[in-house]
Amino acid sequence: MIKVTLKGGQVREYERGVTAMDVAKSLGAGIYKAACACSIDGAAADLRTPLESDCELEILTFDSDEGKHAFRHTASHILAHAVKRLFPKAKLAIGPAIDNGFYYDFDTETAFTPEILEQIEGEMKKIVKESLPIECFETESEEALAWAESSGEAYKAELIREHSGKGEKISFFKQGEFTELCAGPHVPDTGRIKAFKLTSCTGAYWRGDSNNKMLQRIYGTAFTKRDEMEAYLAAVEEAKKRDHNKLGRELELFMTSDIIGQGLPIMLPKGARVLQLLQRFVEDEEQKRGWQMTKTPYMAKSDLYKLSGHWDHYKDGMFLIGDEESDKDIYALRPMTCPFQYQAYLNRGRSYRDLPIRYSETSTLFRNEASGEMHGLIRLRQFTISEGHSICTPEQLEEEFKKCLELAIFMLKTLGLYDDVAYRFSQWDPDDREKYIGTAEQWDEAQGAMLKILDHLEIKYKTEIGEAAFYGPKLDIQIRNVYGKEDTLITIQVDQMLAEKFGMEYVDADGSKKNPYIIHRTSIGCYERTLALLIERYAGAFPLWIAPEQIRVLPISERHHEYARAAAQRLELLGFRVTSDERSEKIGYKIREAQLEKIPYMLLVGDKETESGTLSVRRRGEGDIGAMSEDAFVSMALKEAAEKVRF
RNA sequence: GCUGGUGUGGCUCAAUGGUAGAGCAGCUCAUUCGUAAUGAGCAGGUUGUCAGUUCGAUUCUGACCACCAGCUCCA
Repeated sequence: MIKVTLKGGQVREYERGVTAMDVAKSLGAGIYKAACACSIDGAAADLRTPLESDCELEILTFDSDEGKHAFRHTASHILAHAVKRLFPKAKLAIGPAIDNGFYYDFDTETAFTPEILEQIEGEMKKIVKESLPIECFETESEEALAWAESSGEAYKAELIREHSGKGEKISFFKQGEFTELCAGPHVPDTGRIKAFKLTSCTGAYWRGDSNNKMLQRIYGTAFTKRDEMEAYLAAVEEAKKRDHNKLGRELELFMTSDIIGQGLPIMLPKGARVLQLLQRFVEDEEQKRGWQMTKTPYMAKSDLYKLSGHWDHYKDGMFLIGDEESDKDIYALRPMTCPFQYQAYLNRGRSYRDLPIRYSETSTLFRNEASGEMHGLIRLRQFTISEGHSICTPEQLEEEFKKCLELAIFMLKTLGLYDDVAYRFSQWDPDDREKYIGTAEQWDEAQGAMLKILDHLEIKYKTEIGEAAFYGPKLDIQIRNVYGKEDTLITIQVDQMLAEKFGMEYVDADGSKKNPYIIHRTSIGCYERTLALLIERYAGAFPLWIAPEQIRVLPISERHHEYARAAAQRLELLGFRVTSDERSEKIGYKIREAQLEKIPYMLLVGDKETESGTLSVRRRGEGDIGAMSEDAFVSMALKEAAEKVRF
């Protein structure tokens, strides 16, 4: 007999070799029916795992992450099972559970269309209805390989081969006639997957490598209860309404034109206004914090990029001017600002007393991104970044890094995006030396310095291997769009390689010449991308301080337009952005529904107001908030505008 | 770049191998002292582009372009 300590401290005795599933059964039908996986001594495990000694056991349901994972992983098996029934020739690749659902990759001749997806869904329903028990068994790797090869599962065979020779057993899960190589965990039977939906079908490279064959990936989601799934799907649809790419066009913030080309949006007056407000705010704040603005050229001879190493790494991604064969000098539009600002540093000799030198620039960059990469205002071929480089001594590195981070955090808080971001420590991949310059020692040093800084600052981050820049490690500040896709909003990088390449030096206190450290940083990121995330964060209803149109003043009849115009002019003199469109002074002029709800304030002027010297105020989202004096309105609005820096 | 999808007036959508309609938005006039309306009228589309098939293409075929989701990439 063994002692099993359950959640809550209760201890029960069971026969040695009892499975977690049996324990769940003994606890009651309710918990058994809800069981998706278990945790044995803190480690997630399959319910079929035999318990061989005293342990702590927790039955995990769909309410836990591990439980959801097991549940959805089983759903992915049912998907693969259904595909195998309908398309026996389809080869199986992999099919894990992911955040909010699952996917499965197949290699198949037939292209999966939405109609076929419906068919597959129908077959999955049958498999669920059959309530097939899911069994688990293990084999030696040779036997597993023989199975994979005889059944034509080339991808499974490749996976098994990687494990063969290590003496590891290979585990399988079987439901009905369908057997799948898998580590689990899974729920007890297929009948439990009550609610599921296949959501999309796309291509995906085998093992995530674009040199490999592209497989067909089917995405889906699954829940224990139908209404939970409906609520989830409705929430996804709701989130899509905030999609900057749709809303930003609807609200006339930006547009694109076929005849201009991909990744080259036109910022319309309202969008341009928001960018202008952001830029003024950012440049002023940077200057207050000791950053000096530079203005550097939009292009340079290829020599500059050859020196920096960008030519080797990113030549294909640059817009070249001139013909390499016939022209003596090839120019390229700048894809980054770094080497330009380095030239500013090199303008004269520098002493340790000059450092740190902080250069900033609102810098428009050009990158010839591959055609499939462009997306809304998130990925563009021309964009403007709040760029900056702090050139400092090793001793100053930590303090400078901290200042860069503080500036970024200040910006994020001001924009109201701080709660939506996550930190990522992007390191190099020592196994992919092609991608990076410098020696392992240099990388260890730079990453070590950065690690120390992050720990001192108590930053909670996720480490990501292979995400570093070619010249140094990065602290990336990540944000998710309405589809849940993650992108880098802000990045701060530690670089000890490029100063040497460019011959940047300073004379230290002891009279010796040294290479400085360079911190590459952005304070607010790319303006276009930041705008995109602001649109999504606020569903287009920008906070007052950044709203392109803050106040619209309307007369109740045309007789009152003189009063309305005077009120508008007074508010404009106070610095508010008031609509000056004369047509809006006409009663009956309609503002498009979508835009109407985005304007923070609307003021109505009629006789009552004119006589009493008040304004009828209508606030976004609240409707009529009553009459108030102009002074009271102004003080309220000013207070609201200043909210941006109250945190 | 790859896989799949989409492309009809500003927006949402309809229709057809015989050169296109609706609602909303827009414009004009009239009306209007209360929260973006009412009435009357008008205008707006070489159906993404270019080729091909056809007596005839917006509809069928192909190429290209753009947009969307995903993969890969992202200095």
